[in-house]
Amino acid sequence: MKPARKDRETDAAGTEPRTMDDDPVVQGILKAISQKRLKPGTKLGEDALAQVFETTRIHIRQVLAHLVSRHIVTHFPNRGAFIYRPTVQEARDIFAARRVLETTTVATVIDKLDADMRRKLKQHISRETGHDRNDRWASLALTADFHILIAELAGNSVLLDFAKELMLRTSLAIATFEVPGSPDCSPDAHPVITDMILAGDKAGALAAMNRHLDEIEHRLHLGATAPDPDDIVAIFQDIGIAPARRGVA
Amino acid sequence: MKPARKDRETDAAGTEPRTMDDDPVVQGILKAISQKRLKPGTKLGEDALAQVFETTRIHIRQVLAHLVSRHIVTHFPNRGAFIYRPTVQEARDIFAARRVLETTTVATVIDKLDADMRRKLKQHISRETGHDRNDRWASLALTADFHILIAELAGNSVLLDFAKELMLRTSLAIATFEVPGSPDCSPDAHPVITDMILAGDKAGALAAMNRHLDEIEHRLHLGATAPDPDDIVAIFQDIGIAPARRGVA
DNA sequence: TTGATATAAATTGGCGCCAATTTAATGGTT
DNA sequence: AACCATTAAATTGGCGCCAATTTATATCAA
Repeated sequence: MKPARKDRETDAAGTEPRTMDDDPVVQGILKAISQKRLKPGTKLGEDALAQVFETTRIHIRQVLAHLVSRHIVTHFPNRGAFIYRPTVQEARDIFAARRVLETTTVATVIDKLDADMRRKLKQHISRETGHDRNDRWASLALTADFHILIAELAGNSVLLDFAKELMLRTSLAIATFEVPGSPDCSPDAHPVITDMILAGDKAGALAAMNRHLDEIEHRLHLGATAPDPDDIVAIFQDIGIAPARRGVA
Repeated sequence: MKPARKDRETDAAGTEPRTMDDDPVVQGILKAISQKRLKPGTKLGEDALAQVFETTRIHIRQVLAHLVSRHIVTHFPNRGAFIYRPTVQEARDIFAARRVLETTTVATVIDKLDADMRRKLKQHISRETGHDRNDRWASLALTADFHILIAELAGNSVLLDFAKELMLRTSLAIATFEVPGSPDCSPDAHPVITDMILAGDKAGALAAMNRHLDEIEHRLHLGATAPDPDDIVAIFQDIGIAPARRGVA
């Protein structure tokens, strides 16, 4: 009698499973989002992307479907895919979720801190402080990497995935609600948190991380006003110009 | 001059965005997984699914791609899609993540408890205790709904999404590592937690939730042994039958 | 000019076909 | 009888084509 293969995959004989996360097109789009080159509301045309990345339209289609599943892109039937624009409530939820996850990862890192983790933390901070300050795009990528690194060091693959998704969605929230021209976060927040982690000061590190997230969130326009960038009335109201009546110069 | 539409979607004129989560095929597969009718490792053939759900193969393909993005299904090139089988480490990470998220949601629910939330909690418990005990499949779906309900009541859409994903992945972890025939969790765990929530006993509720999750996790075979169901040697070793040498009856 | 209407262009959605690969079946060999 | 090579069947992967819908352009009336 034969071993009876049933409905299961064979014993690791075939090729490895394929994820969409290591796809160059996906990485390219995600990197562009985290660097705020791609802003919420931007249309992602299939032909355009296929031409830019030099692939087929079917490949682009799969990539967009994946990004829709990851809440990075919205899909309107017969109209196409657009970079997702979070709502005000969703932006608040994202930051609340980050507070939960990142305080946990920070605490975990402090608990199981070893020489290798110390080295990686110091190495990242040196890169973050020592890089070219004028290169705004590299700068944005590095600040996101700090939070990702902490999640990596915590050693929980599930929480790491969540952290990565939250960092992306934070980028979308910032790009949607930021007041134009303000920096994303103070330049010394990450070194402060890192020092407290390295010192084993758990309470201090947690407080610093919470303050850091509060600071980022409070820099945004999360009032009750509609955040639609196409709403020019709200835009000029923000600057202090009330809508004039008909016929008035 | 024209309003210059630029690269943004129009002002809510078109159709609503389309998510994959309300797709009947997706819901059907997820429900089958949470009820443990679909076990990890099962092959999801495209033609087979298309015939079962009476749709096209392209639709099934999109559904499978979505489930791959959600870590519910693995995709082997040229071989097809299979229900994902978590590793031992991943199962532990899932439970650790659940402890983080669910203690948070429980605490939040207690903080903002109102009459409507009390009613929904009581209603669920009455359904969970009063349903037909022999209907094992309805039972499994209800126990998952309890944790989802708490996440809903917490009011954070992001954490709710995470909770839903974790419940699915927990089902996969249980189906992969459970000792066959044991119940998923003790029948009075949810009423106990609910009572403490309704009483406003935050410390007690958190402790009870942690104990509940510990209980579920410790019911699993998360030792160092390889969990491959196709490894019949390990299976019989678990029962106490050592592999015989060649030629022995 | 402003607004609405009709026509044309562009984009997405979906179906069918066929190549590439894997899996099952067949037959021969030790 | 077990094992290996070969052949046949089945399944997935991908490309092209065309219908459906949306978006842009042109035309005309107020």
